[in-house]
Amino acid sequence: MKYAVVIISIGHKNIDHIFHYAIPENLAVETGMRVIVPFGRGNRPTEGYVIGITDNTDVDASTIKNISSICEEYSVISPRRIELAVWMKEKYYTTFGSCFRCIVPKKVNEKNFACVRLNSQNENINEEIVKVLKKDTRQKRVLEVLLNGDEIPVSHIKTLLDVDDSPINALIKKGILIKTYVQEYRGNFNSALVERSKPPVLTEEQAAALYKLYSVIDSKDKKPLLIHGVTGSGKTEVYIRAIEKVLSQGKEAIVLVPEISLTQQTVERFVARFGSKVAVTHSRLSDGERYDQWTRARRKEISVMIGPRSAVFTPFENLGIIIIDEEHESTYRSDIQSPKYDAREIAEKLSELYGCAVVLGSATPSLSSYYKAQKGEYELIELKHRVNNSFPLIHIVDMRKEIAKRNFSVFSAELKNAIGKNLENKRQTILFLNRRGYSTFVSCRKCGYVMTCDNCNVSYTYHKGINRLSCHYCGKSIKVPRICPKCGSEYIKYFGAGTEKIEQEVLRLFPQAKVLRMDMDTTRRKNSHQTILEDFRKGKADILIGTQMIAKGLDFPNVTLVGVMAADLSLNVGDYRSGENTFQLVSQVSGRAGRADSEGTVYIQTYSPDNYSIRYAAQGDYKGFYNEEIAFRKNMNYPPFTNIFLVMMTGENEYILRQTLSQLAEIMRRYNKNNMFTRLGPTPAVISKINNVYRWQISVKCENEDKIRNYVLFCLDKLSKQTDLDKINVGLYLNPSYIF
DNA sequence: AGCACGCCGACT
DNA sequence: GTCGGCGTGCTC
Repeated sequence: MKYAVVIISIGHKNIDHIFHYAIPENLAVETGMRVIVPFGRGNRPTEGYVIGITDNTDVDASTIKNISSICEEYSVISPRRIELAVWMKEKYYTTFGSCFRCIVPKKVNEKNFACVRLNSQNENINEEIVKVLKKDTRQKRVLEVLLNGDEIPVSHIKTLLDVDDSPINALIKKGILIKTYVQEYRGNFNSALVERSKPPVLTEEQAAALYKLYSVIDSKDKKPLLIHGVTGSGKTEVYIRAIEKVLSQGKEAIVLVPEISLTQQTVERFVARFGSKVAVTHSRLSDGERYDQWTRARRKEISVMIGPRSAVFTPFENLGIIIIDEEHESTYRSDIQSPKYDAREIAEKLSELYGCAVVLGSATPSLSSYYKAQKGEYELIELKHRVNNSFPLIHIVDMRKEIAKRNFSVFSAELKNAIGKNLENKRQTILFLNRRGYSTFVSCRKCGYVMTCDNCNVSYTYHKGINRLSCHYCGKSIKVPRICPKCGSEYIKYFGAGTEKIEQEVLRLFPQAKVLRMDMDTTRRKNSHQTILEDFRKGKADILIGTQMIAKGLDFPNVTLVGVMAADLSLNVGDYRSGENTFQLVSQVSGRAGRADSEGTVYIQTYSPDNYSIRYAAQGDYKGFYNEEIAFRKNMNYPPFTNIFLVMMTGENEYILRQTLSQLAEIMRRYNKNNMFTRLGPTPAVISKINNVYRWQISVKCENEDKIRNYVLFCLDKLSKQTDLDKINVGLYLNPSYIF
């Protein structure tokens, strides 16, 4: 008898282990296939993955059931990718099920999700409904949501009302609701019409880089290669040549980019050279579209895949190279969905499994990557010269002096003059401020009370456009109070500037200027990103004002002036990475000036002009920054010299939450032999409440990643045995890239 | 996660 | 007694 070793595709830790199923004679089951098996007492048809086939098993033969059917005629996951899933499960402390679902796209045809709606066939439905509504039960709450006749997914109802399925099933049994299955349709994928281009002549520096890159591709024991290339040094052309070589060997290539909508030009350059061999995926793709692209790769119909971090799982089995452009970008980490993987780490694992080359490229490499290059764990290539243009002229403006000169405006005199001149010269300007809204907090001048959202422990931001105070965390907005809610005084003042305020100030100072604003508030609708950027590129506006989303990779030939309105903002967030983030942000924004033949000028307004991140960014001196930052990290024992493991617990009952964390802290103290681990907390998170959910955390530091993971997981296991963790959500983050 | 089983309070 | 809500425990 042959048995299939099956992982059930439900991401839940209670059933996150192997199950044995018998293979019926008429089914050609192979390792790596997706199958439907009868699962649980009700023999509910459930999706699973065959990770192996065996002749014998310890499981009692009478309990073993037969595999019902196979989902596809072929294996959806190769043995090497099963190995990847196993590795991911350990590394990202998650379930097999979620790893498989990450590596293999959903089977679209069979993606039917359960919905419920009122059963219109039932003639006695009204009487039944009245009966249920009489009593204050969970069934009543469920029914209330469906009374208007909508068809709603069962999963939505469950999360919305925080109920399990028993009230829903009870209503179905009574004939009030009926269960329906809704199918998701796959969309069409687009074949981009991009004009083909010819390879340009390489500069000496590019040629040298390529020579080294070729040798990496050809070597057996590969190290990842970091290309540190200043903006405009021609990294993309080096990537393209490397891909050409890989393709000529009959192998395939994956190119990761931070966000397709913002790197349209880079993507087009690849398409221009590789034509129909390229597929492009992005985060807005539907499951159907994604499945189609994945299938094309599996069938070897394409050999280059360009996409965001999820594209690292493209099923090329002759993988030759993975290129990660702008490798410092935080979008390569998935911090919200499980598994919380890092595409760079997945790429390195794939290199181990497939022998492919890994290339990381950036003008401002992440500290950890450059540190690895310094230690010799990565190869390093430096591209120091711009292919076409010169480095922009960068001025640091000390805003403290402006205040001393009694200039309280958001613009320094220098920046204001420069904008005026640029307008006269019919050149374009970008103004960057990493904060949306009009005023960032509103407070009473008499008693000092700050208007704060009662669902979240954050201050309200004033939005002048809608004339309301809005909370950037839960989205709630309220009318602007005329008097202070605490002391009743009428002296309410608005502090701090956001993009909306900058826009208004620009229009006040330069009434003739045409202005576009790009932030979360102006890009709510689909395609509004592209529309704003296109309009600006076409010269429909003189000035573009925006948040972080305008900082990345954009290329506007007519922009000659960039103003960074408040470079300190990312500096004062109390995160060990704030220096790195500020350096990267200021460097990126500055890179927007003078991309074509014309000279660019950048003004960086700051209250900390002597800060090293800002100073080195202004000088375009990555190495200087690196040396100072790495010394700071070493001194403070921060990553990359140690690992910080964050345990974030959230829950509606703050008392229980704190109690649980204290217990965890006690367990951690008990098992911290030789004081190998440094623990911080429990402390409230920086945002200590969001949407009435309290947030507390413990962080643990230790040099050794495996030891810290085992220790934290061991302690959490102990905790779960002595306490009920049902009402508490536990999030685990290794070296988190944001403040939570 | 999702399902059945079985306990227990409310009500014919 | 028995109907149905809700907690518990198991899934090859």
